[in-house]
Amino acid sequence: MKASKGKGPVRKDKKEVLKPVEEIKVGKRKAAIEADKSRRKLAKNAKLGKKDPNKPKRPASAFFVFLEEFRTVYKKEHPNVKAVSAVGKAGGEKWKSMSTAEKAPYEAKAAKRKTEYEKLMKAYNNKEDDEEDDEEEVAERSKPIAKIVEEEESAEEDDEEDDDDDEDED
DNA sequence: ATCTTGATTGTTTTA
DNA sequence: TAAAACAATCAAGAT
Repeated sequence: MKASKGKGPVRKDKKEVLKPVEEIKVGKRKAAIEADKSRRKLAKNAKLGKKDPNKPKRPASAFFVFLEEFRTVYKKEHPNVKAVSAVGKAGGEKWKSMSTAEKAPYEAKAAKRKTEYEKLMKAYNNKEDDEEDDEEEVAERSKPIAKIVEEEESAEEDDEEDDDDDEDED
C-alpha cells in the first residue's frame, strides 16, 4: 500500500529546507488528513447505523447525576481503583441507601436536564425535517457508503499526495 | 490506532 | 406494557 516514491538521494532535507510557505502546505496536508479521518469515521458510523453527532443524547437520570459527583469522591478515597465497575457498584449501593430527601437535589437536576433534552430533541427533529426535503441528500444516503468513501479518497489524491509520505506517528 | 468491555440505576425508546 | 437500549466513566484488553 505504501507507494515508495521519492526515496532517492533526497531524504531528510525537507525539514531544513522548509520554507514558511511549505510549512503552510504541510499544515494543510495534516489538516486534510484529519478531516478525512473524520469523514471516514462518519461514513463508517452511518454504515453501522450509528447515530448522528447532532442527535442529542438522552438526559442523565437522577442516579447518573449522582454518579457524576460520586465518582470524584470515590476516586479520591480509592485512587488506585481503575475499574469503572467498582464505582458503579459502590455508587449503586450508596444510592439505594439514600433517602428521597437526599436524592431530591439530583432528581431536580435530572428533571432540568430532561427539559433541556426535550428542547434539543425538538430542534433536532425540526432540522431533520428541513434536510429531509433535499433530494440530493436523500440520494446520497441511499447510495452505498463504500462508494462515498471511495469518492472522498479520490478527492484526497487530487488535493495532495504528490510528494513523499512521511507522516510521523511517533 | 481504534473499538469494545465492564457495572450501576433510571429514563427513553421500541416492539 | 414489558423489554431492551442507552445515558457517564476510563483503564485495559481485543482487533
